[in-house]
This record gives sequence, C-alpha cells and structure tokens, in this order.
Amino acid sequence: MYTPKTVEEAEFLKHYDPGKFEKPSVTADVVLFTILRSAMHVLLIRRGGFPYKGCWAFPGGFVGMEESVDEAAARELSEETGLSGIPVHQFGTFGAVDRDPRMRVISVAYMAFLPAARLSAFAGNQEAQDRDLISAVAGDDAADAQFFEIRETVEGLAFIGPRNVLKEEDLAFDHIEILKRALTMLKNRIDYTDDAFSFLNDQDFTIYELQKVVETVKGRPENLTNFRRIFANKYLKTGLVVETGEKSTRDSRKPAATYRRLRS
Amino acid sequence: MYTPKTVEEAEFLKHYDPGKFEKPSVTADVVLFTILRSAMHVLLIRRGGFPYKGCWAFPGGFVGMEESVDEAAARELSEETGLSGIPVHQFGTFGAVDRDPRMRVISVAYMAFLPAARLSAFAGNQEAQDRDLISAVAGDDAADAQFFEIRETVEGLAFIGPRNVLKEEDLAFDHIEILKRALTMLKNRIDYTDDAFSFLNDQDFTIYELQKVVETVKGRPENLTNFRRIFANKYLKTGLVVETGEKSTRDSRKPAATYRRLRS
DNA sequence: CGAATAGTGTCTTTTAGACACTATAAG
DNA sequence: CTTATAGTGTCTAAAAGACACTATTCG
Repeated sequence: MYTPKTVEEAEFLKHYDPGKFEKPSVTADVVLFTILRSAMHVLLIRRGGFPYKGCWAFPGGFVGMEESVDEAAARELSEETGLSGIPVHQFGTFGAVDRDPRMRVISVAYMAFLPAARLSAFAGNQEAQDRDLISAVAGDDAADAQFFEIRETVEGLAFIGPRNVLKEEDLAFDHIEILKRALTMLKNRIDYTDDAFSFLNDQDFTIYELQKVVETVKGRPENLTNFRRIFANKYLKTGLVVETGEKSTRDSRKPAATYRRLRS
Repeated sequence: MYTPKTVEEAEFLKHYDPGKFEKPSVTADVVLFTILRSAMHVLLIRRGGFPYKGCWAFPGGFVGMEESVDEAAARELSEETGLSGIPVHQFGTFGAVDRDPRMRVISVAYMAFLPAARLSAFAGNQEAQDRDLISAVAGDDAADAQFFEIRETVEGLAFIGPRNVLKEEDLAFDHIEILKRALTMLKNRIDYTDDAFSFLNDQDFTIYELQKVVETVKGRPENLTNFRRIFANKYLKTGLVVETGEKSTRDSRKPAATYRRLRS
C-alpha cells in the first residue's frame, strides 16, 4: 500500500480526477485447453449477443475495479465453467484498436489446463460426458459451451465439436490470433515448464501418461526410451518427482510404476 | 474491419453505450536497456509530479483511444527519449489493484534495446556522453532522464547513475517488479532470439562484439571457442549472417572479420 | 617483448536419437 | 499366442564445455 509522503501529495491524490480522459475497456480472456482421446481440445463459448452473435469465443470478461487482472481471469473462468482452482498463465495482451466493434477493448490473454477427468466429474450427466459439454452458467453472452478438438489442416485450424465443425472465421473478435499464439507458446513451453503435469488426471501418474500429454501438445510422438531417460534425469534425480510404490494398470496389462510430484 | 451482418446488429452497435461501467486506465511502459562499458544499463526518468515524486520510472504513458497498445509503447519511447525506430517487445501486463495510488492503472510492459552508439549520436553534446544522459522531452512527469547501470548486490538491485545511486525502493510504482521480470526474460531469451543483435552499434560487427553483448546480458563470461562455434553453426551455416570481407580493428590490434545479418 | 583480441584444433562430457531386446498380464 | 504397454541396455550422433596453441599488430 502506498503512503503519501507529504500533506501536499495527500491533497493531490484526494482531488485527483481519474475521469479526465477517455479510457479503453480491459478484459481477461482464458484459453482453456484439455486433452480428450489423445487430441488437443479448447473450450469455446457460443456468443448469444451482438457483436459476433453465434460465433465462438473464449471465456472471459471485463476486469472489475476491485480485482487484479489475474483475479479477473480466474474469476471469469470459474464463473463461465463452474470449475475452480484452475491456475491461469498470462501469455500476451492484445490491444489493436478495432478488435471489438462496440468500443475500444484491450484483452489480456491467459491459458489454463484442465485434466480430462474433471470434465465429466462435475457435469454429472452422461450427455455431458458424451458430448464434451460443460455446464456454462447462463448469462448474456454465454449460450453454450463446448470443447472442440483442434485440428491443423491445410486451410488453417479447424475445430471439431460434438455437434458441429468450426473454421477459423467462426471465432469471434481476434480470438483466432490469440489461440494461435497460445498454441505456439504452449508447444514451446511444454518441454521446460511443468505445464504437462497440469493435464494429468490424478496426482499419481505413470510415465506413459505424461508422455502422451507431451505428444498430444507437440503433435508428434516422443521416443519412449529417451522420454523415460529425460524424465529420470529431470525429475527423479532432482527429487521433484518420487515413485509412489503403487502400481497402475490404467493403460497397460503390465502394472506400471506411478509417480507423484512433490511441492507443487 | 468488422461488418455487422444484420440491421438489428447495426442498430445494436450504433446505440451501444461504452460508458456504462467504470474502467481502468491502461498505460504502456518501456524498459529500455543499453550496454555501456560492458555493463547493463536501464533508462529511468525522474518523476516531477505526484505520486512517487522524485522517484524514477520507465518511460511510458496512457494508451490513446486511436492507437494500439504496441503503438502507444513505441510512441511513448520516442516522445520521452527522442529516439525513433526502436522496436519494442511486449513481455507482460501488470494489473494489481493498488499499483497506482491515483487510480486503477493496468500497465502493459515492453522491453527495448538501444545500441550504445545511438546514445551519444543524438544527444549532440559532450556532457550527455559523459553522463549517459539522454534528452528527455520536457513534460509533466519527466524531469530528468538517465541511464543507470544495473548492479546485482546482496541487498537486491542497485542502480548506478552518473550523479547518484538508487536502490530498489527508489523506483516508482511496481516498476522494480517489472524490471526484474524483464531482466529474467531477457537472460532467458538472449540465446535463442535475435535480441543480442539489437545492442550492436553497427550493422557490421565482429564475433567478439556479439559475445560481449551476450556476456553482459547474462552476467557471466562465455567460452570463446564455443561461442564462435555456436555462432558459425547457428548463423553462418544457415546463411542468416554473412562475412562482409571487411576487417575491423575496433577491439583488437589484430584485424577481425566482420559480419552482417541478412534480412532483418 | 607484452598485451589483447583473432582464430583453429582437439579431447572430453553431456545430451539426444535410434533401436534391439525382455517382461507382464489380459483376452 | 497376440497385443499393448513396461522397462533396460547400448550404440551412435550431435552439442556443449574445456583447454592448448598459434597469429597479428600496436606500443
């Protein structure tokens, strides 16, 4: 908290008028990724109001005056998906003049990662599981929320939903640019950050599960031997990850060792 | 440019009132680095008005309604230093609620790199060269502008100016946090981006000059043989940099080969 | 000559990539 | 017995680190 150093300064602050200049609006938007059936998916919400009515956009909204931008991102994600406790990672701010036809809007963009298991857990019904839906909170602008598979085609990105297929131009505002930036950054980050762990369903996991996450994010297979060696050097040798002693048969007939990450 | 798809939507946009909600202000701030006498320097401007009067801050200011955030950053840098054509690189947005005591301000932070030669070139007088001053344009908030050497001490960062020495708490707002983030990112980026080239004085340079830039940014020496090898593999073999054929004796008695980067 | 950078050769270590092979348990 | 993952050993290639050595030119 800032303390004025002189009476003069206290007076200045007391009479300062923040309304002198016209201001842009600021939003926090969250690109929520998840992995379903070994394919990258992103959450999109169908816009029920103008502009870009019927187009699809990331969860997000205006930054309130009493919350930080980071808090706004977490709040919007939570409000529009019902999910809580998902960390968000800021990756860029998009400030072109005409990106919103209503008015000047500057968007601070975040990415976040959802373990697939949390998808069905809270939706609570079979339909939701089948269709990769999540319960969007009803609101002015949120008519429907779905996870779309991201597929890279020769004409650009396509978004394969449970009921429909979108092209790049079906995204609202400049969200296709935001998504492309997020994807590039995620692919670059995945090898030397702990993002991959955020996709895992359980705190106990097998090396195979982690490998599948990395392969899905990067879009190409990893060599099994090398992946295990790097895992051993980077996490086991340093003590960041320990073997639990339990065995898992989720992915294979042969029981696999499970591991757990220590201290976040 | 966005085109409404229906008359209804055109009406909506026409009557949309952007003034409904209170909005934060948005600034673009630029951390301008340069290298003088083999030491990292950063440009700080002394604040002439409240709040943080007498403290030092990065060049920056409010984003106008008719310019993008990137343009605002470039404009502020140009206005407050007289320098033009310096590319700016966005690296983070700082949106804590209380970072400015006047009002809610969200700051989009950029970093930029100034070749040392441009410092003296435009200042035009000996005093400026001696003191690492640059001509700050007179304004409400800009009383004085200086480059400070960044020195890492046990108590944190110190800023060694031509006439004075600052501590972390002499920086205004949360600018010390912004600077630390910029430094960390720059150190991480320097090996695999072309940032190092931006510090070079001339389009023709020697390997030694490039090595000194990298050493200064990272704060530790590079092995000469390995640096030359990496340079050869990364830039010469790929054709990104070519040998000019000219020789330089700027740094050594023995003439050194000079190189030039192709296509930006 | 000493000082300071220019430039090359080479040995070693580390890391990454590739591939062969055996193990386990369900169907 | 087939299949899919579990897990190890090892050969090779590429990259990084370390160090020795010679070259050039000014003062």
